[in-house]
Formats: sequence, C-alpha cells, structure tokens
Amino acid sequence: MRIGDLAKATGVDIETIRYYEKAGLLPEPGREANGYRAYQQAHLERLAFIRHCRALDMPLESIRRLLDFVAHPEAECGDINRLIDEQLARVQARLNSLRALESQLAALRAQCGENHSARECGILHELVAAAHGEACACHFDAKSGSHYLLMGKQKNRP
Amino acid sequence: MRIGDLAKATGVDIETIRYYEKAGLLPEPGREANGYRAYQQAHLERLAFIRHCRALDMPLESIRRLLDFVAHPEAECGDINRLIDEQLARVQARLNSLRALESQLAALRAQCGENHSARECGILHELVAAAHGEACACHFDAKSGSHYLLMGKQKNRP
DNA sequence: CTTGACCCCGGAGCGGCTCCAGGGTTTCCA
DNA sequence: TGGAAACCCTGGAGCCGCTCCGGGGTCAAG
Ligand SMILES: [Zn+2]
Ligand SMILES: [Zn+2]
Ligand SMILES: [Zn+2]
Ligand SMILES: [Zn+2]
Repeated sequence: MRIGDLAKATGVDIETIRYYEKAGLLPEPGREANGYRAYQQAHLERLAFIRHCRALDMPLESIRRLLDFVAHPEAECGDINRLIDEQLARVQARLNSLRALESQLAALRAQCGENHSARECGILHELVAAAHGEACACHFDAKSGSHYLLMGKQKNRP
Repeated sequence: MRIGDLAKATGVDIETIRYYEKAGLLPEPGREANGYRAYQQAHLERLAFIRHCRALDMPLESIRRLLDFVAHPEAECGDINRLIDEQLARVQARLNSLRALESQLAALRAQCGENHSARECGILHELVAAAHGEACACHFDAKSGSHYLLMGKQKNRP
C-alpha cells in the first residue's frame, strides 16, 4: 500500500500521515525500490487507532502512551483510566468556560439592535465602558449580583 | 508607567504586552531616555479593552477590527454585530462538538472498572477493536442506532 | 515526448502566547 | 563604593497539530 492508498482508505491527509511518522506515532514503513513508502495492514490499523483517539481530541502525547500500552499489554491499566479521566476533565473544563462564554456573548450581542453608527453602538459602548472599569453586560454574574473581576491575575485562556 | 506597572495594573504578562505591540494591537508607547517603554492611561484602557475581548475568546484579528471602529466611530456598526455573531457561532459549534466528546469519553471510560492488566482493559479493547472497524461504545449514536462513520472524509478537529 | 498523477524531502506558517539567552539599567543595602 | 536584586531591552525559538509550499524524482498513458 502506498501512502495515497492509505490516505484514501482512512480519510487522513497524506501530509498528516507523514507528520505522524515524524512525530513517532506511526512506525516507519518499508520502502519500494523507488523510495516510496510501502505500508502493511498493521499500519492501517494503527493509523485508524490514532484517528479514533484524535476524534476524542486526545493530544498526541496521550496517544503515544496508549500505543505503549498496546505494545506492553502486561502493564497495569490504571494509567489508561487516568489518561481518559484527564481528557474528560479537560473537555469538561472547556465546556464550562464555553458555556459561560456563550451567555456572555449573547448578553453583549443584545446591546445592539438595528444598524446605526459605531458611535452609538451598544456593543462598542459596553466594550469601551468595561475597559474603563465599569460594569459590563457580558461579565455580570447574575448569581452573585456582582461584576466579574476581569483585572488582576487572569489566565490567558478564558 | 513602565511595562511592569502596566502588567501589574492589568494582570497581563509583560511578554504578552510586548506581543500585542508587535501584533499591532497596542500602539507603540514613548520611551524613557534609557529606552524603557513609557505608557499613558490610554494604553492601559486599550489593553483592558483587548483583554476584555480576549476574555470573550475573540481572535486578535477581530479585536483589531473592533479597535478600528473605536477609531472610526462614524462607520456603520453592522460589521460589529456580524463579528459578535460569528464569535457566538464559533463558540456554539465548539460547544456542540465538546458536548458530543464528553459523552463519548464517558462511554469509553465506563468500559473499565477496577485495575487489571492492559491486555484485559475494556478501554484499550474498545480502541483496538474500533481501529479494526468494529463498533465502539464511544462512537455509537443512540438516535440513529448506528455506528458513527469515523473513516472516510473527516475534518481533523473533532 | 509530453502530460498528469503520483511520490519524495525540508522548511515555513498558523494563533497566541511563553520562554530563553545575552545584554543593559536602576535601586537598595552594607 | 561595591555588589546583588530587580527591573528593562532585543531577537529568536518553542509549543500543538497540522497544512502548505517549493523544488525535485518516478512512472504510466496518449
Ligand atoms: Zn450596533
Ligand atoms: Zn464583559
Ligand atoms: Zn482498564
Ligand atoms: Zn469510538
């Protein structure tokens, strides 16, 4: 199987396949006389494994570790669970921040109805006022009744 | 105000401030005799504006466009709305895929209870079997009763 | 003999930082 | 007065997971 066949069989871009090889996820295949990569069935399965994990948004490093487990099936699987749990935690953390983001953006969006000049745009007003330290619609916490603290220590990811 | 003062006042890392300057988001400040950056109140407000937008996860390019509106308040604000709407759409799309991801990971996690060898680990079994083309717990769509098509054309982001 | 479909490689680019090396300046304290 | 600590400067590399590019080789069909 040449790289193009593997790409077609798995739906993975050729460049991505070569990238996985460079990254040490896909073992180096044999070569034809002309230097073309020659893949076996095992490569196809391994690539499918990788893509399945990527579809779960696992980082390549985690996939590397999972592949180690496939290669060493006598090891204890505790680390596998931890790995999935960590991934789940990442996803849930991101879900929480995106849910907050969604309502913040919706609140901001509600500040402007129809078309007018930017000078009178409720959205822009909000953003400028918030930069002055005033309360903003987007970062108002209904539960606590107070304005989120945007200044001060803050991570760069929302 | 020196860069460290600005950093302290806004909670933004010094390197990030310099990065925003390089990226054309923060105007170049004056300099002291020794070459140190000297910021004014206007810089602080502009940086706060940028961070507020970043807290809404807007890409720097969108923030640049918003800052253009601040500089040209006579323009029509339709593009501002569109910009927010696009951001909202991005967030909602990501939310949807993360929600799917969460249940997929949870289903996968449920395949392994207590500790055992990797060989007998339900999680690893699932992943390997799925790579063989068999159905997997994670990518089983309850609504359609069928297995997700993981092979074939697929975007690289989940 | 050319066209087109493949394949190879190394390197750059994306976003939004973050960190580093290698320097200069200022400030405080003994 | 000396020396350490705390600032500041610059340019460039590194992160992730690809994606694209340039410049070239290979091979069959028309
Ligand atoms: Zn408006
Ligand atoms: Zn806000
Ligand atoms: Zn297990
Ligand atoms: Zn699955």
